[in-house]
Parts: sequence; structure tokens; C-alpha cells
Amino acid sequence: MSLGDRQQWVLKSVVDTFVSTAEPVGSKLIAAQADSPVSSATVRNEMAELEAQGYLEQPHTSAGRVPTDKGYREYVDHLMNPGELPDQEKKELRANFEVDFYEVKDLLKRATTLLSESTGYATVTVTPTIDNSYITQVKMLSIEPGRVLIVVVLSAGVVRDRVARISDLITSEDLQLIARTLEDNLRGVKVEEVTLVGVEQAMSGVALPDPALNQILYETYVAIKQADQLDVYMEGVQKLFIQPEFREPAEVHRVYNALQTDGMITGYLTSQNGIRGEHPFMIRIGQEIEVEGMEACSLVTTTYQLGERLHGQIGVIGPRRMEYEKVIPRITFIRESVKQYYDAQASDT
Amino acid sequence: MSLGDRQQWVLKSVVDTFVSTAEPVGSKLIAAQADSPVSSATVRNEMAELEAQGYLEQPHTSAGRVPTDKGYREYVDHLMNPGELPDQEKKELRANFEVDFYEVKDLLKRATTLLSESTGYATVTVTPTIDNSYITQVKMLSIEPGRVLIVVVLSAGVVRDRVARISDLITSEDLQLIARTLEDNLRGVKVEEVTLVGVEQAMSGVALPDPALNQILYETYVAIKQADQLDVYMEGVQKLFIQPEFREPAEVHRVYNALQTDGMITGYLTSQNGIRGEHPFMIRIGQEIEVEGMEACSLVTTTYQLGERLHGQIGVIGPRRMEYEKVIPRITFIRESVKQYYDAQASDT
DNA sequence: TTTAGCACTCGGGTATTGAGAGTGCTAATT
DNA sequence: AATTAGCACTCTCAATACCCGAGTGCTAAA
Repeated sequence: MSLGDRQQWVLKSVVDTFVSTAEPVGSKLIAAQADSPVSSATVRNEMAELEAQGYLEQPHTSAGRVPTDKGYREYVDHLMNPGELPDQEKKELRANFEVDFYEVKDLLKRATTLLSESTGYATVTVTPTIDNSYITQVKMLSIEPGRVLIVVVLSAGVVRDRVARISDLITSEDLQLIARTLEDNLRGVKVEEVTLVGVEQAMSGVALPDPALNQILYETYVAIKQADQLDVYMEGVQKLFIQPEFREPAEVHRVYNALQTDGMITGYLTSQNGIRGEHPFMIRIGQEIEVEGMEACSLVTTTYQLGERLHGQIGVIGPRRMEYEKVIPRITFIRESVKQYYDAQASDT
Repeated sequence: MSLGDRQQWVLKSVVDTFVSTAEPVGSKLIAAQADSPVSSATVRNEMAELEAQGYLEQPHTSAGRVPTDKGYREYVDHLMNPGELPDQEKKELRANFEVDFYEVKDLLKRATTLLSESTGYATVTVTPTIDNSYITQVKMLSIEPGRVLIVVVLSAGVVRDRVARISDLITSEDLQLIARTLEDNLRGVKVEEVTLVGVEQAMSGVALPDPALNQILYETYVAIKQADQLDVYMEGVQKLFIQPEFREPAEVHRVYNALQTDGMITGYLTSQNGIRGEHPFMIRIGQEIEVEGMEACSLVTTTYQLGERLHGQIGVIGPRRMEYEKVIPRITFIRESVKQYYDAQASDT
């Protein structure tokens, strides 16, 4: 059973008002709005109906109404219209983007910060993963006796390296041989298909002291696998804490715990991989976030794309009472900007 | 004017009690302690004297006393005896340390986490800087046309590298030449003395298209300077928020802001560089931390050493009412463990 | 179908009060 | 002279009672 036009209007008004005031909203307030065509009594009736259908609830009798998760859901799905970001703000954001960044992670950190400043909520970014990446080069550079820099180059020009400690029985020439052999045998192999055994097989037939060789193969394996490591950047978490819903320090503690728990957010964000429909966002409201401790929050996330192959997630964390209409255009703009700046850097020479 | 024995005893009792209860402590409570030789009236007199001298204060008349910053200072300087960490807990900590770590940063992250879990407070670690590091090698590895991996090896075997985008007019042979020339001219130069002009001078006389060369020199310069970049790891910040002193969300916000403000903590921790006296700790209490917003906190920091040349800071952040006697042995143990594990890894082959 | 009117409910603010903890001072005790 | 018991005093905090007002649901009129 769907909502009538007026019910939709009332629901939208309630959400809009509650979002900005954080106080339960009463029928008078809605009826007093400029564009209200009806009296408070009518609004009361509609509100009662909306409550019966589970879109609104009363904290207690004789208080105003507050949206439920279902109410917010209806709001974000059908009622709000996010609109465009004003040119003025676009300009400001661009101006703040335009600083030199040395690495992709600097770009992403900046995006995270800007999104947080622009929306006034906490933001979180997961570093990109690579679609179907495969190995293109394996190099080894002797640092000093017993230490080597292992460099693995993946498709799309992604480089992973690590300094490894190895037997100092292995000479610089040995390293060259090992690297070349590995490269010949591993070139084109997908990263997710690399196994330690696979690496070892690639080297079968090379005559070298066994424990020393195994060690260096293991280190190489680790270097390759490192590519899968995801980093997470968070910004503006403190902005959550001044929201009235977090008046209780215990609540702050719950949320902060949930946010800090390793992998919680990462796992959750990456799980939305591949959402690229008409609405490229995922909005999760309250209980819909199936993470212990996050019930009082909402999460607006989207997938950003860097070049052809890299993509990651960026999201906004706020109270359920989030200014969705404000967040959507901003996260969109940041998502697009990240791609633009990355692609620009990747193409200029 | 120094404190009498009994005053010291009273002050220590007050601090110990307040640390564990967070409630203003009254004379009765002190007098009721097992080893108390005196009556509450005597304690009252001593407390009045301690208050007059600024070691204690009353939140209000007819409340117990609470230590002032000065009181805590006296406590940590002269009254407490931290003792040794029980073998049982040492064993547990060691067991938790003994997981494979791939890189120094993994070791440090683990140390940060363990220290936080062990003490129950927030911890912060600054990645190590290098004493008098100088350049020993400069290598360049062509990744694909237009992209190069610049590797700079510093003394003590520290490696910094970065992928740079360069003109694709530069051939692999050019890179070899550039790298060799740079290495010859920069070898032995201290990192802090490297300037962009210096790098450019090192290359004067090499015939290459000018803008392309300048670009690669700039990138190399950046790679070298990157070595100075400090990372900060924090753990267990949420543990602060359940302390009774942070009942006010505004207070939570203040502290969190101070902690997140970029460079605040880093700068503060590194400023204690070179403290290596009899007491290798720095304890800063309340106002003594000259950071806006941290007045309600105490900071116990120490310098850890990795090998000969690397050192950084690790610290515990808690309320002023911190269990100093508990924190000191734990931070000591972690500091030593970090060194041990690092040195062990560095020496085993 | 909408709205005005009205009785009712209930949370939250304010004022009052009493209990209890703790103090400082004085006088008694060692 | 130092310590302690005793006591009056102060002040916070919790509990209680109270009232105000916002908001509701219902009914009857428009």
C-alpha cells in the first residue's frame, strides 16, 4: 500500500524538519510551513496514519513524531531531490583539490578530508583494489649484502615492493637470475591466483642453496600478495560526537568502537563492490547497517573509479538524521573529481 | 619547602585512591586505610596543608580532595614506585608479539595495539626518524614508458622509493645514466642537507632534454625528502571516552580534535627527542601538555630505539588520573620488546 | 472532507527538602 | 606539643512534588 501525495508531503516535511532541528516535530510546525495547504488537524490525521504504517514514531505520547528507518528509507528512495551542487562550492572544492599530490593515497586522503569538511560529517575511504591485475615485471635490487628490494609491477602500472632480508650467500648475479626466471614464469599470472607453491614451481630447476632460495621466494610471494592490502582513511569522526544523538558518551564509545574495529568498515564498504546502476550510491540507514554499534548512524557510500582498472569506496558517516539532500551531490562531486584528477595526472606527461 | 614524610604519605594515598575511584577522596577514607597510623583528624590537617601548598584542591567545600597538576607531578617524581611487570604478563605480551610481521610499521602498529590493550589507555606511536642518515644509493627502474621507480637507499639500509611519471622521451639507458650520476654525486650527502638545487647541480653537464630532466630530478628530490615523513599510529582512543572525566561530549570533542589535528601530537612527541637520562620517560600532566584541548589528559612518552640509528616515540594518553605505576613498566617493556624484535629480525639471516 | 475546539497525557523544568559526606575548629587526651 | 574526638557547619546530590506547555486524539461543526 503506497502513500498518498499528501502523506508523502507530510513525511518529507517531517524528515526535513527533523533533520535540521533534531527535535520531534509536531503537527503545528508542519502546518505552519510556508507551502502548507492544510491545517494542523489534517496533518495530525496523516501523521497518525504514517505512524500506523511504520514511517514515523513517537518518542512518547504528547511528543512530536520522529522518522523511523522505514521513514528515512522512503525519504531517500522517493521523496528527496538532492539537486546540483552550486557552482560556487564546486569552485571552492576544486581550488582545494588543486594542490600537488605525490601519490594516489595523497589524492584520496585529500578527497576524504574535503568531503568531510564539505558535508560536516565523518568520511571514510578505502584504497582502491585492482580489477584482474596480473604480474608484468619482477625485479630485484640489491641494497646491501643480505638485503634486497623486491619490486613487482602489476598491470595498469601498479607497483608493489618490499625490502627483504635474505641469505648473504646470494649474490647480485643470483638475484638477477632469480628475478628474470620469476618474471618469465609469472608474467601474466593474476595476482589472486598466485600461491606460494606457484612461486616455488616457477623456480624449479634453478640451482641455489635451498633454504636461501625458499626464503627469497617466500618474500617475493609476500610482496605480490601485499597488493591486496587495503588501507582505510577516516576523517572528521569528531563531527559525529557533537550531534545531539551522541549526547551519551556510552553511545560515542559504541560507535567509535565499531568504526575502529579492524576490517569492520573495510569489509562493509567493499562488499558493495560493483554497484553501478542508475543510482550509484548505497544508502544504509540505522539497522540496515548490519554492524554492531552503528544503529544510530547512516552510511552513504559510493564507488570511485581511477583510470580503467582501479576502484575503491568512499563514504559519509553521519547520524540517521543526515542531510541526505546535501550529502548526495557532494559525494558525487568528490567521486567525479577524484577520477578527473587521477586521470589527468595519469595522462599528462 | 618540601613535604614531610606524613604529608607525602597522605598525598600518595590521595592520588592512589583518586586514581582508582575517580571520586574526591576524604580524610576518613585515607585514615581507614590498612596501613594508616593516624586518625582522620590528623589527615584532615595534613590535607589542609597540602591544599595550601597547592598539591590538592577541593571541587567545593565539603567535598573530598582531588590532586592538582602539581600534586600529580610530585607523585610521579617522588612518590610512586612503578615496580616490575609480573612475569605472567610479560609472557602474554611476548606471545602476542610473536606473529610474523612484514615490515617495521607492522611491528610498530602491533606495539601500539598491545600497549593500549595492556594499559587500557589510548596509545600513539610515531614512526622512527633516522639519525644523520645519508644517501648511499640511487637507483631507477623503468616500469613502463613514461614511468619510473626511483629508489633511494639511505644509511642503515633504509629504503625509500616512489613511482614517478616522467617524459617518455627518456630511455632506459638515460635512466641508468641519471641514476649513476646522481648516486655518484649524492652518495654520502645527509638527507637533511639535500636541496632541490643540490640535486640539480649533481646533474649539471648531462645532456638531456631540459624539462624532462628537471622533472625527474624533482621527483628524485621528492623521493629523498619523503624519508622525513612521519606516520602516526593511534590505538584505543575510545578507551578515553569511557573515563568519567569525559562525561561531557563537548570534552570528548575537544580532546578528539586535539588528537586528530594534524601534526599536533607528532610535533609534540618528537620534540622530546634525545631524552635519555636515568628516567627515559617524559610525563606531562594536564596543563603541562601545551596543547589546546588536552588539559584533562596526561601523556607518558618514551623514545624507542631500533638498531643503531632509528628512533621514534611511543606514548600513552590517559586522563590525568592515570595509573602511572601501571603504565610505566608496561611502556618500558614494550619499548624494549620493539627493540628486541627489530634487532632480532635484523640480525637473523 | 476538512477544520476548529477541547479534554487529556506526559515529559521536562523548577523549587523544596532531607540525607550524607566532608570539612574546620575547639577542647580533651596522650 | 602533638594527636584525636566531638561537633557545628556547609554544600552537593537525590528524591519529591509540582506545574507548564506542547502535542495528541477525538468529536462536532463547517
